[in-house]
Amino acid sequence: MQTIEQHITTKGIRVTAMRLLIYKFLAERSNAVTLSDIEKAFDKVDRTTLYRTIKTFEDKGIVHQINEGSTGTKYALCKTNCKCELETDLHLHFHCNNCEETICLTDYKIPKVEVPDGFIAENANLVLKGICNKCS
Amino acid sequence: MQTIEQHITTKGIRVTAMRLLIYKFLAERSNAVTLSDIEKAFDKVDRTTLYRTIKTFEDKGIVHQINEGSTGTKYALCKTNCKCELETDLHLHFHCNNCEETICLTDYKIPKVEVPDGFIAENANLVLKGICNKCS
DNA sequence: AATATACGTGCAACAATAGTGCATTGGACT
DNA sequence: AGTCCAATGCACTATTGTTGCACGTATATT
Ligand SMILES: [Mn+2]
Ligand SMILES: [Mn+2]
Ligand SMILES: [Zn+2]
Ligand SMILES: [Zn+2]
Repeated sequence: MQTIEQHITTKGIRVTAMRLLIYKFLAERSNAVTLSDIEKAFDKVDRTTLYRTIKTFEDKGIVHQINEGSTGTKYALCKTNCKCELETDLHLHFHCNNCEETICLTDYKIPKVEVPDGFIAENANLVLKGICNKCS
Repeated sequence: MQTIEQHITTKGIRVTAMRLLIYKFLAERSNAVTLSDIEKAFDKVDRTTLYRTIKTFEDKGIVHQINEGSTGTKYALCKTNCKCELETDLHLHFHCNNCEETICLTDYKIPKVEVPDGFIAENANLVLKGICNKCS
């Protein structure tokens, strides 16, 4: 088990106070969050820094993004060892129409699907919508 | 085979010049489009009207929306007889990372997936990303 | 240790998208 | 023709995404 600092370092970026804060914020919750969610949590943080931090995290494979129709992209921490690869890492996301939370179902992988000739799929996003366990 | 006017009417909304125009625009292309795409196509149309027309279309099951990560929701016409239902109508969408087009793969249905106990899935969105047939 | 360099952060500004309120238009119906 | 309600257009606001630049701080070089 590696520390957060080690995890960030092995992904090839520097550890900063800001990055640790945002990382820990993401690690504390099991739901995907928007930039606004993070912004509201720390009122000292500048939106731009947040935006760029998340972008760096995404580029380096520390977080993955989820688009479920509401305005504003959501983000969640990747599991350790996640490479965001189609066959192995990509999992379902569930969006509750009642509480509006978006949950990573990391143990539920996206099934392999066929695509027409000539199409090459490299990535996939499967979002289910309905009622979550807490709201049902 | 019913006319566009009949189709709109049976969905429970009135036929107007604006709605016919937008419907035909969507019917002409096989790709999903953003509101901006439609706006650019007719320079006379007001954005608000467009926004509300698409929203009406969506509420009445005339179009479905696709979110693939780029800013701006995309929309595409539903097939006749589509009820946007999970088991029967929901199909894959393919987003090409090269040409940025988003294509309805209406013949490729979303496979049935398991969800954890307590979750109830009513709807699903599966977007594949990669290289389309024209770009490969 | 001192200096040079690269990187991260904050501020300001801008751009694109989403949404609301209200006055006006226009079609359906009597 | 007159009533009624839905559809449209205009003006404005809100939210999210994005860039440029200046400054400070960490890292590398000497
Ligand atoms: Mn996830
Ligand atoms: Mn479609
Ligand atoms: Zn819920
Ligand atoms: Zn393409």
